Parts: sequence; structure tokens; C-alpha cells
Amino acid sequence: MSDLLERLRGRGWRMTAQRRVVAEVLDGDHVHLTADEVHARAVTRLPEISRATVYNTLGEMVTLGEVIEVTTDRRAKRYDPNAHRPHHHLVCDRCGAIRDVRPTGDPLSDLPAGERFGFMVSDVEVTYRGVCPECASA
Amino acid sequence: MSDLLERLRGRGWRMTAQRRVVAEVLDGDHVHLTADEVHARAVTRLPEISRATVYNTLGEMVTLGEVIEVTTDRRAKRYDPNAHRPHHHLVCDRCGAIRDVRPTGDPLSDLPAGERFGFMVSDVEVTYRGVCPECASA
DNA sequence: CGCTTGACTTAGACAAAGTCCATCGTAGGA
DNA sequence: TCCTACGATGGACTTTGTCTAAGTCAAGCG
Ligand SMILES: [Mn+2]
Ligand SMILES: [Mn+2]
Ligand SMILES: [Zn+2]
Ligand SMILES: [Zn+2]
Repeated sequence: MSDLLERLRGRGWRMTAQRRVVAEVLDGDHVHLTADEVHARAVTRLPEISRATVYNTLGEMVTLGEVIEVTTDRRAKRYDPNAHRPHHHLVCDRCGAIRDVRPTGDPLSDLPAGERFGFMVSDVEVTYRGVCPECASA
Repeated sequence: MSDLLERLRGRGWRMTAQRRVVAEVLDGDHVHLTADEVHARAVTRLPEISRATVYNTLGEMVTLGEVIEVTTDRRAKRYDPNAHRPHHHLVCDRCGAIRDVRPTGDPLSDLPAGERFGFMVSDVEVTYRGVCPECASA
């Protein structure tokens, strides 16, 4: 049922009610929740779960590589369970909706050596911005 | 002398000591200072300048299109006077050094219609990450 | 030049997002 | 079942940024 939860088993992870609920809340496609959104949803299932635990658990999932941190604006970080298929993001400037996208080509190869300033470049993040269909029609 | 200051003249901008100092601090190439860094440098020239004024002035420069906000991490926004030549950023994962880069090709055209989810895509931000020469040799 | 006035500046309160810590509780092995 | 190291908790604290009320001043006008 919960793909993320499955991935987290068998990693020596001590299972608690809190961790299970966080993993369940975070499961799915195109999921990019903030820590407080995760907390709000977790509380409906486990009313006594604390903000600190949500932050701790999300941080551990990121360390394990099962969840990715996404920062599309200067507000809160967002947590993305789609960690095993590299992708980029498309963000609506009006409502903040986020979709996972997979551009063609490799943006890393678009950075010529003369533009690398001697850096060892290892990664690239791409954020596309625009207006989603709902906001465009409203 | 100050290219940014020159650009800001003749726009109906009421000139004050505070605005001049902020513009001077921000002038140059590969400049990506946080608001507090701008404030710290401005204070050495104009000790009574307030944090609020630095934030206000930076915000106005962004509105005028003479300065760009750059967010390479989840810490503070950075302010970039290089507003008239579109570019992307290369960031050192260790020390946070930032360089302006101009990749070849247009990342926008790398996003096929089938990956646009009906969005009207208008902009793209690219952040390359790696290790700078100084950090690599240390 | 000096007045007037609306725009600009200021200090500090406030807010959002996140971290840290001392203490309490419990998962899971012995 | 018992033990204990690891996890959870609430609250204080930090960082980054916004807002407001009151004071100040740049610049046009006479
Ligand atoms: Mn994603
Ligand atoms: Mn730049
Ligand atoms: Zn939208
Ligand atoms: Zn470095």
C-alpha cells in the first residue's frame, strides 16, 4: 500500500506510530508537502504527534535518500517521496501547484567547461515557472 | 562608477543617502549578497541605516527590474545586480560560493508539451551544484 | 532660499520556518 | 518481562523577513 513505507522497512529503522504516520501522509505521486502540512495531516491520525518529531522524521528520510527536499520558493521547504526517479519541477506562479517533469536532454552537458570556473559540477536543479490551467481559466 | 546607481537614476527615484549606499554596496560582478550582508556593509558607510530600509530598498530595486532575487538555498534570499543579462547560477556545496553562468541552449525548449500539464510555461531557473576549486584543494 | 508635503526612514513588535535541548516514553532485544 | 538506547515531546530559541506608527527629509514651488 505505502510504497514509501515499504522502502523504509528493512533499513534498521525503528518503527514507531509517529514514523509510520509521517510515511503514510507523504506517500503518492506529485506530492510536495511542507513540514507543517505533513504535521497537520499526521495530527488527524495521531493527535499527539509533535512538530519536532515531524521535522526529525522528515530529516531522517532525507538522509536515507528516500525523500527529497524541494525549495521552489522562499517559503517552507517541501518534501517529495519521489526520490528514485530524478526529475525537475514545474511551478504555478499564482497558486503554487507543483508537478514533476522530466525534460529531454541533460542540462549538465549544457554547461561548457569555460563556464565552470574550475568547479567539479555534480548536480543541477531546474525549476520551470508558469501558470497552471486552473489559474489561467480563472 | 556605480553602474547600478547610474541605472537607477532618471527613473523618478527619490535619491537618499540610504538608497545610494545600498546601490553602491550591491554594485559589481558575481555579487549575490543577502539582505543582512548588504546591511552590514551599508552600516560601515552610513551607521544609522536600518534593516527595514535595506529590505525596502532591495525590494524596490527588484520591482524596478534592476536587481534579481536569487534563492540557492533555504537560507536568506540573495540580491544580484546583474539583472540585464539573463543567466543561471553555479553554487559550491561546501562554501556557498556563487558564480554567474550562461549555459548553451534553451532549457525551456527541453520541456516537451507532454510534460507541461497544460501550464503556460514562461520562465526557467537552473542551479548547478558542485565543489569550487578552493574547497576541492582544501 | 525657506515652506510644504508626501515619500522615505526608523525602531521595535510581530510572524513563519526551523533548530535545539532536557526530559519522558517505548520498541524491541535479552 | 525487563532494560535501555533510541525516539518523542514541548518549549525556548534563532533566523529571516514583514509591518506599523511616528519621525525626518528631498525636492518642487513661491
Ligand atoms: Mn517532485
Ligand atoms: Mn547572478
Ligand atoms: Zn495555479
Ligand atoms: Zn567552495
